Amino acid sequence: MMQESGTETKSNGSAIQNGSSGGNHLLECSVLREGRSNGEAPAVDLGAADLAHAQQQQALQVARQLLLQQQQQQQQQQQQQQQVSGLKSPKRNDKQPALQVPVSVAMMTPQVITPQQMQQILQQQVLSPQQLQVLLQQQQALMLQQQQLQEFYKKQQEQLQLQLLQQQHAGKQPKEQQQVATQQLAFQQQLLQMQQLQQQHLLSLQRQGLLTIQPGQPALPIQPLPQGMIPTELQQLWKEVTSAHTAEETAGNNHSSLDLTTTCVSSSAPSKTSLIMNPHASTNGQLSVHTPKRESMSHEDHPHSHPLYGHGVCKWPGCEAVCEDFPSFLKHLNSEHALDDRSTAQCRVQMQVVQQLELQLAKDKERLQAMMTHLHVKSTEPKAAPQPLNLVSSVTLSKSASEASPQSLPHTPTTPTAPLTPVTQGPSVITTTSMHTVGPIRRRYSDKYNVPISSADIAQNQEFYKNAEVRPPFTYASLIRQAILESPEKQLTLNEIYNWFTRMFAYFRRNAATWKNAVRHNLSLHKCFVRVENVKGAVWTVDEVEFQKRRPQKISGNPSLIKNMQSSHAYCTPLNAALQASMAENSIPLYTTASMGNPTLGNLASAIREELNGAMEHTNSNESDSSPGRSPMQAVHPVHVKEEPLDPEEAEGPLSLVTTANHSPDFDHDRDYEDEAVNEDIE
DNA sequence: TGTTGAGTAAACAAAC
DNA sequence: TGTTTGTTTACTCAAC
Repeated sequence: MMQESGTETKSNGSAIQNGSSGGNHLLECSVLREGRSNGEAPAVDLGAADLAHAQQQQALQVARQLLLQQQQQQQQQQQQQQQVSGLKSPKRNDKQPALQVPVSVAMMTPQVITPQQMQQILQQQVLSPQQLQVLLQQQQALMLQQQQLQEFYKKQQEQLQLQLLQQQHAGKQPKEQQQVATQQLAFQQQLLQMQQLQQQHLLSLQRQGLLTIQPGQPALPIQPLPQGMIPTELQQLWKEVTSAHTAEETAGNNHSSLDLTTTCVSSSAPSKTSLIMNPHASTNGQLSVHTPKRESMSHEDHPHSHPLYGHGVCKWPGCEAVCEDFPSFLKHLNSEHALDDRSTAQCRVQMQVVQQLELQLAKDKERLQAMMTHLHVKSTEPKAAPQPLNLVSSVTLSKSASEASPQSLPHTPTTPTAPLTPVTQGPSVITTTSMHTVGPIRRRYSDKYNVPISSADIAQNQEFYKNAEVRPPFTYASLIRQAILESPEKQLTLNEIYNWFTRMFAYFRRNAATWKNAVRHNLSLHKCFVRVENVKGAVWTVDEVEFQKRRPQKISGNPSLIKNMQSSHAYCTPLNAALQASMAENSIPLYTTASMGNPTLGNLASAIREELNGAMEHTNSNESDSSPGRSPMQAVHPVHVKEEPLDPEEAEGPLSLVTTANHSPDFDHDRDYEDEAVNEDIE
């Protein structure tokens, strides 16, 4: 038997993964998937609103992909027509040939959504007009920048060629040649910065699910925009910049935001530039932390401090001209960086950078505030006092009470009275530092019912439990059941269950004797786990009816939730609206996670919902025991009511296997329902 | 305070 | 013989 189970373990090990990875055909959230692909926790903290936004953006992404496909088809048709008519040129040159745009510029051609496409998407009502307007503005700003940069580069190229011609004819002093070369180098650097900015913007779009850049995907055509800037606009911009400069000169230490970024951008190293332009880049592990503190300090210390001058070098983006003293720098500034197209474009870029930085700063400030609020509340909470930071609560896969219904008590992350991760009880707190030293940890399921968490937490949980040795806040029975239900055939050997535990939870990679014993103990103890002998040996299945019959824990801590759940169930509607909303809200982020390659959480979600249903059944049974054998699943899914015997005794014993088999499509139905919930939410 | 669910530990037997 | 699997019992803890 052991040998058989051993071989079975290997085969089923892959089967599990296959089954878990191929179960969901959902919209791919490139945003989160990208964060996952790097194996790091996403830095973007998505709240419920963000997720809703991301879901809408998913829809936008789909719509855009459709448009892209249409465009590609149209292009192919055009190519075919050209081939037929003999008009086909040797190479299609979609780029502007007159510009002779180098690769760097060509690369930064924004693969953006054109206003027309935006309008089409808007007509399809997949995105709110406000969101589209914001997006449109972003796109236009990007395209404007790109256009200006291209034009600027073109000018510079012409100038360079002119100068080279003059040099060839008349001969030039090496100094001027050097200056021209330096200027060109500065341009290239500026272009690099611009390119990185645009890439960062594209990346952010990708993260938002608004843009998918597929290999070989042709860039969308750029809509022609007004060339250059309006003179008044230029003057205004120049006023802004110069006023800032004069203010700096007079005030000395007065740092503006421009100052900060200027110091950063002044570096010619593209990596540094990309750092400041890409606040999310750290999540991809691309960049290291670089702070402009040193340069800012020098700026403060210098008697003739100027944000554009430091260490005898002009810090105008891409310049780095050596100025021996401050007057010569001022001279250089007035001569080389006067009001022209180039300076204006650079200022535009800088403004963009500043805006992004400020946005990021505001976001981080908000996050910090929430963290501090959360920690402060926790430190003042009596029950939490002896415990360190509650890692479990913040990542608990819970049936979010507040998400269960809009009638529930609202929880505002930044509200001191309602922290993001309210601590319900001390012993449930497990930290990576404490869990190895503390003894047996007793928890109650009620943890899961009154811990409101954000959907983003759920999305992060799987990776969290995989990597952090934190005990999952679920009973062994729930986990075993989950392991079994995740298997393609809804049955697992004991060894496979072990493997699932160790694979899914880092916590179970140690103290194997303890938890394995507990697993075996639970398998034997609970009637919901049915041992079935087959040709392979003994496998374990789940008797859903028995599982639902388990007496659930009462819900504690949130009377409104209980009330809501009771009322929602009391209506006896198969798909109660509140429950439906709850499930939809729970399932959507989970499936977002599943689309990232973690379908397990989707199943976990279903399991959790079922436990929630069990709780509901319990609360309802307190009111009326009219249908003791009717599982909440049956209440939720009308199909179940028709097909399943109401008498639980009929489902016990050997028949339970059949029951389990009948249940498995129901879980699929459950998933389908979640898909519907996704679609509904998107709509 | 009693009940109950859950976790842990341990003993034991059977199968491999 | 050692390991794995499965069952059972006892105990503790926490929530109700």
